Amino acid sequence: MNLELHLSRRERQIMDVLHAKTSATAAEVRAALPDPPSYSAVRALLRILEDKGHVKHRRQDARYVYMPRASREVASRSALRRVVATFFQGSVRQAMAALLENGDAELSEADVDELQRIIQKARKEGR
Amino acid sequence: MNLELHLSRRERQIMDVLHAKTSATAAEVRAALPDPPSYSAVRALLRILEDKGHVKHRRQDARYVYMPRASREVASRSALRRVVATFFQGSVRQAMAALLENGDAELSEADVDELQRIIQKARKEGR
DNA sequence: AGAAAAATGCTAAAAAATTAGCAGAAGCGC
DNA sequence: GCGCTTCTGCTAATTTTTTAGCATTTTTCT
Repeated sequence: MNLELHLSRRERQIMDVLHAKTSATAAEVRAALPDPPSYSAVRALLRILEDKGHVKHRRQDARYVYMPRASREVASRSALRRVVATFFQGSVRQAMAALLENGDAELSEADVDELQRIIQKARKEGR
Repeated sequence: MNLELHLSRRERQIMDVLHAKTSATAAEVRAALPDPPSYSAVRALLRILEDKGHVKHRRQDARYVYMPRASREVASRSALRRVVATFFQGSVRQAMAALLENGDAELSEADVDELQRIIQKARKEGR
C-alpha cells in the first residue's frame, strides 16, 4: 500500500471512470474505458490500484464493486488545483471565467442565482 | 505526427510544465519535473512529444525552446471539460461552486466584480 | 446435486514507456 | 585556433505498464 502519486495512463483512466460512476464492477469499468482491453486486463489493473491504495472493493451479490478510496470531494479538489495551477497560473478567477465562457456551460436561471449567492458569500468572507 | 490522445505519465507531466510556463528549454522542463530523470531522458521525451504533434520547438540563441502546439486556451478547455465530466457529472455550476469553496480561491474585490459581470452576461445570453 | 456460467487469482509474455550514455556539432573564453 | 562547456541526435537497454490466458472458486439454474 504505497500510495504512488503518479498513475499510469490506464490507471488514470480507470480512476476517472470510478470517480465518474462513483463505483463500478470490473465489467462496467471495462465498458467505460476508451479502447478497452480484455476483461482480465481490467481486473489486473484494478487489483494493482487496490494494492497501491487508490481503490477499494466491496462484495455485492456475486461480484466485486470497486470504488475510489478518496472521496470525490478530495479527488476533485486536487484535480481542480492541478488545472488551475497548470493553465491559469493559479488564478481561480481566470479558471471560473473559462468555465463560464465555455459554450457548454448550460446554466439555468436557478444555477445562475446560486452562483450569485456563492459569490456574495465569498465576498462577505473577504476573500 | 500521430496525435496520440492518451499521454503517458511523463508525457503528461511534461505537457503540464510546458503549459504552465508557456515555453521552456529541456533543462527548465527537467527542473520543473517531479522526481526528475536525466537531462537526456527529458530530451528524448520532448522529441517523442514533438513526433506525436503535441509540442513544437524554436531555436532561441543557442538552444531549443519547447512549447505546446495547442494554445493554452484550447488545452485548458479540454482539461476543464474532463474534470467537470469526471467529478461533477458535467455540471459547470457544481464545478464553479467547488472552485469558490476551496479555501485557496483568493479573490479580490475586483475579481468578484468581474465574475459578477461574467455571470450577468451568461444570464443575458440565456444559458 | 451436478453442469454451466460467471466470477476471481495469478502468472508470464508482449508492448510501451522511461531512461542513460555516447558521438558529434555549436558556442564561448582565452 | 584550441580546449571547455553545453547543446542536440541517436540508440540500446532497462523498467514499467499493459495485456491475455489458464486454473480455481463461486454462483446460478435445472
